[in-house]
Amino acid sequence: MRALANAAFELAMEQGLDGFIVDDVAGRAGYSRRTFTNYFSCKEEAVATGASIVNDTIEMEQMLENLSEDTLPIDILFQLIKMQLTVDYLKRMREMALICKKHLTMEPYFLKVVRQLHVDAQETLMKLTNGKVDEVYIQLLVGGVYGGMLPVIDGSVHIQFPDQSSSNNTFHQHLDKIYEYLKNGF
Amino acid sequence: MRALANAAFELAMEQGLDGFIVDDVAGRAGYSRRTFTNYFSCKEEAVATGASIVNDTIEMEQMLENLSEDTLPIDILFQLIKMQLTVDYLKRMREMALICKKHLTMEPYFLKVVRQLHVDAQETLMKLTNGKVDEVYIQLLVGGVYGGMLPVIDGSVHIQFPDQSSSNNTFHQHLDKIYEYLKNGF
DNA sequence: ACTTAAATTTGCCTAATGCGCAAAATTGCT
DNA sequence: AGCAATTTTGCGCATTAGGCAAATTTAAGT
Repeated sequence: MRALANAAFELAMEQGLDGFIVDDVAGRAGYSRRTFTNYFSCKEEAVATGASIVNDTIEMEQMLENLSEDTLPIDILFQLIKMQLTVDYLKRMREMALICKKHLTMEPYFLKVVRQLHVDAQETLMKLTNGKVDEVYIQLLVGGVYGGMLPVIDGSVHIQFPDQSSSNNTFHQHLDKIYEYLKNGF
Repeated sequence: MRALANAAFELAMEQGLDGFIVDDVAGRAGYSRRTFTNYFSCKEEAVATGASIVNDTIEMEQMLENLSEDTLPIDILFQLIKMQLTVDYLKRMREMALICKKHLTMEPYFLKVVRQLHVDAQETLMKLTNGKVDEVYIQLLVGGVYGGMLPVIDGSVHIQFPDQSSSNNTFHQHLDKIYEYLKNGF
């Protein structure tokens, strides 16, 4: 299934959404068309899935070790975000955003992927705070962060990606700005 | 086109997504199937569109009149929200959320409609503040509010809808809660 | 009212899609 | 190896997406 999604994403980047059909995806991944439809309802869904990465929950557990008892939810969240939205991930999202601009049918599936990020972060944060924090609080917090990240993800806010060597990167500056506003109120 | 969307939404409520085909939608709306595909890429998109309501920008102008110079963006936004998310609108969204639970293929199109609300509010707020406010600020603010509203919209948070007679309604209480958090920080 | 240009709708056609069903292949377990 | 559970596949068919050109409707000018 991962193979199918990857194949779809690659084909979309190489040929554009109209440049291939489901058979091509299945073929490249080494499966039959029927298997493709077992997992995806359309090309678009497969492409979007291919652009996203599954974050295993192991990272979450790694994080737990570094947490002191009184770390604020907002700080936990921002640590999470930084683990989740790696440079690689953002680049993939950008690729997808590009495809979206050309093919309107992609947009809903793009949104679905971003939404999944959102939901994952929310659930993880719930677990990490262990039910001690109001659920609405968490919903709002995560909603705010992802609402602010969306323009970054889809490229409508231009962000210089950090590479390992450069010390000043605007991506983290943007994150800091989000942090400030959410922390101190509007 | 509105007629097609409405027909699709009604059919989805009456028969469920699997209970009809595109021809039925076109037929009920009095158009041909070919015309349907001129406007929608699939049933789902039509249904989602039918569930949403176009807000003309007249309301925005109405609002402008009531605004004093120094009204805070967050207060403008909450007035906007209250105009946009009427009880009727929320009920339609709930209907759609219900359909979503049964038919996973609807979800991306549901998200698209909600996203549109989000974008509309953002653009309106930009106009109303007339470029005097940082764009990131607005993105975050609107993102926070809609992130917090999403669980309400899709019904995962149970909310008693206000009717005209009841004075205490939990929907507005929820809005107030969102307001507090965003205003005062996390 | 009449004419003409622009926009919308439609029919026709064909490649592509979605999915139920049952058979075949693969995997996992003992 | 033997057997159960899961995954993959082929077949078939109703449905769908969209290019193209004709037909119809709408809007505008005179």
